[in-house]
Amino acid sequence: MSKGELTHDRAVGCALRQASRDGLDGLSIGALASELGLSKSGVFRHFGSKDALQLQVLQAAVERFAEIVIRPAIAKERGLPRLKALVERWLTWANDPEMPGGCLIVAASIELDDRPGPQRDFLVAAQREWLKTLARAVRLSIEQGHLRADTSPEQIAFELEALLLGYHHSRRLMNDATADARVRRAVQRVIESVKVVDISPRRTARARRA
Amino acid sequence: MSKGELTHDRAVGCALRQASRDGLDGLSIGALASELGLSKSGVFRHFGSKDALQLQVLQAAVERFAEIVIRPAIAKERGLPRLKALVERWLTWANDPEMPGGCLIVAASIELDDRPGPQRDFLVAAQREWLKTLARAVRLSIEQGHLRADTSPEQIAFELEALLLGYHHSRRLMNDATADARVRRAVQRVIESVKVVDISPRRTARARRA
DNA sequence: AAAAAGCACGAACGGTCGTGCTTTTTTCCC
DNA sequence: GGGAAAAAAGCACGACCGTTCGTGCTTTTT
Repeated sequence: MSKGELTHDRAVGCALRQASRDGLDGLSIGALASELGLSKSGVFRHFGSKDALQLQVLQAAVERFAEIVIRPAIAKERGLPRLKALVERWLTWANDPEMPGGCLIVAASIELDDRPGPQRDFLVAAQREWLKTLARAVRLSIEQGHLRADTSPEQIAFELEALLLGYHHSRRLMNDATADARVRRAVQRVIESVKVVDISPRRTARARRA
Repeated sequence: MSKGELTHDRAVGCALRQASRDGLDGLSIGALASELGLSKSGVFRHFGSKDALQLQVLQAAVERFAEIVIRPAIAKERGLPRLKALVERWLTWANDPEMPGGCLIVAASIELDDRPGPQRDFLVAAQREWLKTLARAVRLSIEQGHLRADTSPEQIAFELEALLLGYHHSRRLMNDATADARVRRAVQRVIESVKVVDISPRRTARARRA
């Protein structure tokens, strides 16, 4: 990897940290340069425009999200374990030290929600993908017999996503130490409410299917 | 009301609209002035500093929130009707034409979540008050016999707030037309899960207590 | 009618912003 | 090790930022 690419990546990482604190709009090439120990134009050259910088930072965040949240969860067995892992990984993601100002994707969602452009388009696409991933995990949980067949995967995905946003809000703004317990209990309740009804509690759903 | 106060209020209202789109940081005295048809210094004089402007805009938003969401809901009879009204009013609040860029409080929550200062302090206090209001409505629902006695008001408040955030996210960023139905169904499920168990469905909880 | 207060204006300040140039330094390959 | 290519620096630009100041005009108070 050439030195240019190396600096580039270092710049993106630094920008990600900065954007997590001050938002995508708060990103400033000057501040970024001084933190990198480079000149403003030196940094500028790597991106060509501020829009491009923002977009690349967003892309980096989404890639990191896939790596930290999705990949480890996908490794779990399909069904409830994977679904729960997705949630659990998201919670650790929200405390990623690489994003000291909180989840950039959440922040960008608010910033871009009424500002058209490529940044927004990319974010919406990524978010749609994430919701699909959640819904898919729910669907697989149904197929595995963990959840009731009349469950709406999209509805559950919506509710889980909402709880994650609530967690982020409660944890970051309100500094609520109980947020972790709260969100886990809430997720538990959501899942519980669509679990297969089991008349004889001794036999698990899996055992019954066997 | 003097001419000064009148202009002041007009400026705050305009700033609120602007901040709802571009965030508290996106507020610019220059842009505000040109939209008001005033000079920059003329607008500045009304606030004395940008910090003061931001704070006053936040206060205005919170006051409007109380007027649009809380007051009408409080008018409802205590118990489930009031609780549901709080949620329902919040949904209309999120579509308030006075805030075309979405709920300013939500936006500010993300912006200020890691930036200490009077703006953040005020926001946190207001948010705490709102959560208390929600929790209080749950507690009253318990006392009215609508909800189970072992229900945690704070937990339910957390979950409802999360769903409202999820609604905002889904509605604004994702442009999801089904968000309204989704959030209502989710709220319904949360409430249902803590409703008093009623063995004989013919007799309501209220009738049983009588 | 005179004095004071309130209100808004226009100009200008020092800064920072993003963005183009040209020039110098560094890196890499033959 | 020398020379092309890449990377960073240097410099300047126009625009906008929040803020200050001096100056009028208008309304209220004395």
